[in-house]
Amino acid sequence: MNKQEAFFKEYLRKKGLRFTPERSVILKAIVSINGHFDVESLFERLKANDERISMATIYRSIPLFLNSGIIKESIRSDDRIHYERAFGRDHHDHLICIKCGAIIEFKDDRIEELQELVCKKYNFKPVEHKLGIHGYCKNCLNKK
Amino acid sequence: MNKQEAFFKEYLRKKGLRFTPERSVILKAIVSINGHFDVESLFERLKANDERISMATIYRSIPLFLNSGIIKESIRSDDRIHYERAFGRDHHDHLICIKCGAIIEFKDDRIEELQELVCKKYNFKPVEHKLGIHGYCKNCLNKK
DNA sequence: CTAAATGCAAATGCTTTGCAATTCC
DNA sequence: GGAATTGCAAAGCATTTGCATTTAG
Repeated sequence: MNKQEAFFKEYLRKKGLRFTPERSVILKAIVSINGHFDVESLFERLKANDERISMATIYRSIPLFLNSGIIKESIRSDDRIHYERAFGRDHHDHLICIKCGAIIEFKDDRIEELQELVCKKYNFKPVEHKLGIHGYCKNCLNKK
Repeated sequence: MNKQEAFFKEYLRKKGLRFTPERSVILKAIVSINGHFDVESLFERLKANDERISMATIYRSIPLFLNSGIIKESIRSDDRIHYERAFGRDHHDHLICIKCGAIIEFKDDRIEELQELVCKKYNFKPVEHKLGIHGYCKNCLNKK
């Protein structure tokens, strides 16, 4: 049993919820995804693996993965909510290409620090933040 | 005729589109809103002013206001797209209270500069960015 | 004139939910 | 056993669209 499974089981136990085969399969799929995903792509991935889990079950499992910290909301595109694995990964921000859709992850400690300062200034207690820079990626700039 | 109206008319003219009474009324409403809004609240505001403009017309006008630069997408909450006036306003980022929903606008030039540096590093050409910090505002911290 | 715009109602598409059957603990 | 979970289909809701009618330019 890997770390995230133990972690998720513990979360469920504390909440009095169950670790079902479906949740196990969904968790494995989530962990196997490196980039961003939405419910649809998760469903397709499961179907490709001959797993017959309904959309309803996936939708119902998402809050569990969110609240447990296994995943977090990512950038939104095409009007769908996208997620990304959070467990065992560092925080990062995104460069999003508005032409090809490419997503580049980055982290800048100085930006993080400055955000802390801004929060202090406003007596605001930050919980999380999202920074997305939209523009043209290297490849798309060259093609133009 | 005020600046934004002239500006919007010019945009429409260039696109071969029309400046209709409906668009005029919607534009006035948008300009009168200081904070953030969504289609629903825009509709309610118009109704309060005895303006009978259909939701469909509002929805169809949004891309025009977006593309002309009169408004821009703001933070998203409650599954609805929120907008804010962009014309004649400086760029800013947001602190969003996850308890009471309060929104505090801020701008930090150093953060902006660091973002430029990040983009340079990745040969990325930024067009716009969104930074939202979610947490607890001053008031909600005191109440806890 | 005539292409664009409007209002209405129907359609769309993502997400949620009621319910009966199943299953984990 | 009994509450939690599942799948299915139906419902919800924000947003979009087809169409007949009106209207800006």
